[in-house]
Amino acid sequence: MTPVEMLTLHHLRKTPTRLAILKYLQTAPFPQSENDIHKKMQDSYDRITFYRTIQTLMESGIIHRIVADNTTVRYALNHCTSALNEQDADHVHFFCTKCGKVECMEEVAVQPYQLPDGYKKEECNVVVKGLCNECAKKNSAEK
Amino acid sequence: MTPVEMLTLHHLRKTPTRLAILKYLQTAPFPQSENDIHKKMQDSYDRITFYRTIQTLMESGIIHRIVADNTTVRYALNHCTSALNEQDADHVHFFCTKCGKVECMEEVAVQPYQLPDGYKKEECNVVVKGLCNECAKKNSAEK
DNA sequence: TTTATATATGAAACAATGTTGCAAATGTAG
DNA sequence: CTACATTTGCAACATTGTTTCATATATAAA
Repeated sequence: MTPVEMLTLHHLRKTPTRLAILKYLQTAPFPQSENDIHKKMQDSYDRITFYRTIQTLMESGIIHRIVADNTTVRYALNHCTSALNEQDADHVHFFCTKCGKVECMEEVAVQPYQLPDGYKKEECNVVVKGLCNECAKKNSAEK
Repeated sequence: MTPVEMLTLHHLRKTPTRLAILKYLQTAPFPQSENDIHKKMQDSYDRITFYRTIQTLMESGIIHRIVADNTTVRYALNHCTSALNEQDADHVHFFCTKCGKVECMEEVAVQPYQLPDGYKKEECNVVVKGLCNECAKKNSAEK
C-alpha cells in the first residue's frame, strides 16, 4: 500500500509531513527514531508537527510506537498497513543494547497473558533486550 | 530485608538518599514514579542525586525500572531483595490506561521467547495495558 | 475551477526528563 | 579519629513532550 493509499483509507488528509514520514518508514529496514526522521526530513521538519502527526497516525493504526527503554523510542509502520484491513498481530520487539537498533520480530508472536480477575486487557508490549546477530558476532570475534 | 541490609549486602554506602528511596519503595503498594518519590522526600530531594541513586540501585539489582509508556516510568524493589540471593523471575507489568497505576504482577511469569539464530537474549520486559480491577469496575458501573 | 471551511501547521513558550563536570561534603575502613 | 574514596548537590545543558493560537492548506462542494 502506498502512503497516499494509507491516508485515504483512514480518511486523513494527505499532508507533506504525513507523506514524508510514511514514505521514510516504508523504506526503513527497522523502526526509526524521531531523530532519524528529523535528519531525513531536514528543513521541512518541525517537532510539534511531528508529534501531532505521530499521534494521528498511531490513532488510525497506521504506525506504532516502540518504547524500548526510558530513553529509546522508535516508530514503525503497522504490518496491516500493507495487508489491508488485517489486524496486526502483537509481535515481540527486540532492542540491541550494544548498537541501539530496534527490530519488529513479526515472526515472534506475543503470548496471551492471563491477568487476575477484574482486569481488562487492551494491549501487550514485549521488548526483549540483548545483542542483535551482528553485535553478537562482533562480540565473539573480539575475544 | 531492611534497606540497610540491602545496601550492606551489595557493599553500598548507607547514604540518606538511598535509604529514603528504599524505605519508601518498601512500603509502597505499587511501583512509584520519580515524582512520587520527590514528594515523599520533599526538601531532601535532589534530582541529580535521585538519578544517580536509581542507577546504582538498578546496577546492584536491588530495584528495577518499569517503562510502561514513553512518558510513564516507575521504580520498584526487586523481589529477590526480600528473599536473599534469589534471582527475580521476570514478571509481567500492568499499566492502567485510566488511572495510570503500574503493578508488578509477580504471579504472571514472562514467557521465554525464542529469538532468531545469532541473537543473544539478556532481558525481557512485558507491559500489559488495560484497565485495572478498580477502573474496570467503575467503568461498568457508569454505563 | 473556484470557494468555503474544517483541518493541519508552525511559532512561542513551557514542562518534564535525563546527563555531565566539578568542588564540597560524607560514609567507612583502618 | 583520620584518610580518602565515594557520594552529593549545584550549574549548565540536552532531549523529549505539550499547549495555545494565529496562519496556511487540503479537500469537499458549488
